[in-house]
Amino acid sequence: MSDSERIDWNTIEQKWIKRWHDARVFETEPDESKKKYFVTVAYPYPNSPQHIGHGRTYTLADAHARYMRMKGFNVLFPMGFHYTGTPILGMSRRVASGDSDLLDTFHKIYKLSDDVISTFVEPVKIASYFHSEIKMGMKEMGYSIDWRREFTTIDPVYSKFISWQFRMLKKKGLIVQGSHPVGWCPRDQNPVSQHDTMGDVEPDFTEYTLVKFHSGDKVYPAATLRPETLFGVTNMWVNPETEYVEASVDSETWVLSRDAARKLEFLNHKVEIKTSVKGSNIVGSKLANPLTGLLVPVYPAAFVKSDSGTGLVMSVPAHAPYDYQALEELRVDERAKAEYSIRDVASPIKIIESEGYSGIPAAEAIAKSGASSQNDPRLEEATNDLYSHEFYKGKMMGNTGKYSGTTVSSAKIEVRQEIVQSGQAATMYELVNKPVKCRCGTECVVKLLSDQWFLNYGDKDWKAQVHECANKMDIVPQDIRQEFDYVIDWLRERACARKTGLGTKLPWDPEWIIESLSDSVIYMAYYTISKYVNSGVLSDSGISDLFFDYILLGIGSADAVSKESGLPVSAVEQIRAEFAYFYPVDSRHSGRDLVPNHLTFFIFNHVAIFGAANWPRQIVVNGSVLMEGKKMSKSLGNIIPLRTAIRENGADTIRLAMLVSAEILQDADFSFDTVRGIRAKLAGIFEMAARCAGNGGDSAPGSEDKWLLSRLQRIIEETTASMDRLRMREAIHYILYSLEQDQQWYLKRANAKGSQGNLATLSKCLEVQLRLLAPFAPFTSEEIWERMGKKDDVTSSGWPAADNEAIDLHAEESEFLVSSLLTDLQSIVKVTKIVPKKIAVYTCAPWKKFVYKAVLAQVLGGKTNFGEIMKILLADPQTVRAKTDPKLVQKMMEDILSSPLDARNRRMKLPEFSEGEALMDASSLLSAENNKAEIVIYSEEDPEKFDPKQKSKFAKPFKPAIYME
RNA sequence: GCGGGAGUCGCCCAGCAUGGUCAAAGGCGUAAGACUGAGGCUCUUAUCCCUUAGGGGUUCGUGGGUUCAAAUCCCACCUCCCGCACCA
Repeated sequence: MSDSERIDWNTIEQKWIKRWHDARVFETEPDESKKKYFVTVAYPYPNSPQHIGHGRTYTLADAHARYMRMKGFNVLFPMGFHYTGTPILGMSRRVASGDSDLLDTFHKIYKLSDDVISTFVEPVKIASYFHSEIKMGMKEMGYSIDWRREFTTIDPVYSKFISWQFRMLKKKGLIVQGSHPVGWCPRDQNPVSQHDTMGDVEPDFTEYTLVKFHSGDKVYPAATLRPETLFGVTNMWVNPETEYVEASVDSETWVLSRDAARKLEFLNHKVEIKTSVKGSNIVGSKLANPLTGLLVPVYPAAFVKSDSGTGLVMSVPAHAPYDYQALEELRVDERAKAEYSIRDVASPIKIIESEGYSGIPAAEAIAKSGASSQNDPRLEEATNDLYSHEFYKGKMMGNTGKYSGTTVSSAKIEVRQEIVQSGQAATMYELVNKPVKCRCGTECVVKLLSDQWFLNYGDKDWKAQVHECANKMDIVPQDIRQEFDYVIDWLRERACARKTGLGTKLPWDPEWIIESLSDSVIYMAYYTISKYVNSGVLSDSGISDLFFDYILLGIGSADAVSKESGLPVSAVEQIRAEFAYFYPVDSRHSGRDLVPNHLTFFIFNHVAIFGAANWPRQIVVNGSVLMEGKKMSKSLGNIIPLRTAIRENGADTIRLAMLVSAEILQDADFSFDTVRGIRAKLAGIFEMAARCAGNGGDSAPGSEDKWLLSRLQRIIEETTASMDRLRMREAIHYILYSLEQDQQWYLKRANAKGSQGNLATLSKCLEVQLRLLAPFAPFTSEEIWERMGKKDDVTSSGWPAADNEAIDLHAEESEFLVSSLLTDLQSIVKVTKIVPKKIAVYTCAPWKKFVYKAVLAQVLGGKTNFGEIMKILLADPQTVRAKTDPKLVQKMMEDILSSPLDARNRRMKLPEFSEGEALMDASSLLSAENNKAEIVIYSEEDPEKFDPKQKSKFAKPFKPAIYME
């Protein structure tokens, strides 16, 4: 059993969770004497337990909150729960109907008992169950949340808050009404989304142009995606076997398939079916093309399906592979021609030219695809290829009237506009991935919802302000900023209410419920209010817009609010002051999937409602989590519940493993190898603490102590710089790996001198490490901190600051010299395979140092021209000796250019550095690392030196010469 | 198509903003050694190629360019991933 397994992480965790709770350490009150910092993270939707993937965003936010707290800010980090929306409702229905997929998930993955599941027929029970499950997980993860401010989005006061928000937006003219299409279940009378369908398919539909061909006053509508090809229509297709109907549609008489008539009803047409007509009876008639007025014949075609479009298809053989193929097959089908007395089969009319197609494009596309019949699936491919090719590269030909010469992409829009406006065409929506079945088994359709309410994100002035806000905001990481700018420009009207689901009723039209991405955009403000709801000071009775106007905007007076609500004036003032203190949001964390929606809406709505002083300051976006390199999914069975992972590995381990595997925007790969490694590291820190607490093995501090303490300051500096940019992965590397590496070097040096290291130095290191680690591994840090006998907790010890006094360039240079000498020795041993018994090291002659310094000064000043530098050297008596060995100068330049910038600067600053002393101090290590060889150190100019192979003359500054035997 | 991102030494993944110990961190894997009754634990060392003196050669998607110096800057190209809506 290894040490890491011997530590009882869960007990330590429970102990600190209780302590934090009892001492109320994360309950944040306004405090005018301290700077506030308000961190929020997108609240969870409680329809499942949290898994590892969810943990990343919250852990990042928590580490951020803890870091800022240690930096001395009065940090507020609250949490709420998003009950609003439709998926929970859908789940509840599925429970009621005994959906075996869902029940299976509950039993096998979530391990729920039947008693619990049976309560789930009530949607709120699902939400509240997972709510408490998630909350426990958050506590177990050690999140530093002020739980007094917790709320759900169906709380009565929250509803009032949302009503206020919406009335506000409406007053500002940002909410508009219109109609829009949705996937729809005719039986449930509800919109359907992915969660509501069998097989979890998202209903996907496109907009067709419904072209009204006619014969007399009867309309024969044909649905098309390519209205611009109307000029090339040669005929129509009808399936002779299909049932068509004659129906009154709105005020016209239409002939179309029975299926299509039904679909039109959902698209808000008034449809009344009069008579049934067999397809074969339509074949042979002639219909007028509304755009060109030309009459085209109706031909029979088996490929026409009654439930696709209208059951009538306009045929453009020159540009549609299906049409071309069907036409060619008909041309040689004597039986069909005889049956429907078709004499001359029409010929394709080409109306679009595009690079790469010289003849009839459809024919060429078919040939290229290799398709050979109407039923060949490759025809589909050919269709898509040709369609997109012509859309992007095609031009309308001379036979298209005023559209001649325009691009296909614009002709498509213009033709459509022309015929729709003149009443010769209508719009039809059609599912492209049908059949889509609702979970109730009914086949879904597209429904046009009328009088839908939209948030008008397309509003120009609004957009301009949002850009202004976004430009001022700190977006972390910067890489994602462009994406925000793009989304801001691209957003237009967005439906903000729906007919079902949990949520707040639209205040002026209670048939509608406010949609869940619209009621979750300014709720961060609500955390300053919810505290008073939870404490019993505030309830929904008596409060109205007056209250929110005053608290959130400072409009009106406390007196008026008090009079209306019955709250004491002082309470009203206090709530107002609390909001004023904590707002604006200093940092908002979320996953990158929310960039194109929530995070951008968050900016939009803040800009609309609040003054610029309360606009959010920062957005932090993180990538998702992979499990052992793979996407997490039910089918792979690799979804690990967060609480299970905590129980098995410890919260701190999970926290670190989550943050260390990738930089913030990258996908983080969670792997158990990493977990194991992290756990061992943490156990190592426990061991170090035990060692520091022990009394054996102390020894006097040496030069390596100065070095380690100097390095410690560097690590503090670097870690702080990383944290300020929220580069947490990098920060953890410094804290866990760099620091440990330095400690190891230190111990190696000490051990070689026969000491075990100085306990004061090691303790100092450990203390700093624990403080740096506290935001990431709060349990471990607190526990060890306490075991070290510290009175206060590690959080209140503050974030360490680098101590400039402890930075020791001399010590840094010494160790640097020693370690590069070790590397040189190693490579000599490796190449020569000498087993060294005696090693002589020669430091360079003083004049070389002068030359080095002079060259270094030139290089640091940006001069790298050898001739010029040589001239300067020769002009100075101190360095004139360089003349005897120009090659050496060349070599020094190379040395300098290939040394790190901080080493160059350090050497420039170091007034006197004795390589001999440094090497003497480390001779024990040099020997220990080299077969316990005898180490002798000379100056190059020492007349008494031992130098059998004349190596000493190769000595250079910071690069002593070596002889070994 | 539009928009965004990525391509690094067996694999994963840093580095690129601010060009210079970058043959390129860390982890995994692999090899040897230590520990152990034995290890799947842990620790140490090695891990592009060549080299009997600290050296040299060739690498960071491909091809050019800028520079004393390029994984890093510029141009072109190839390949892959993600988003494109009313859904949390």
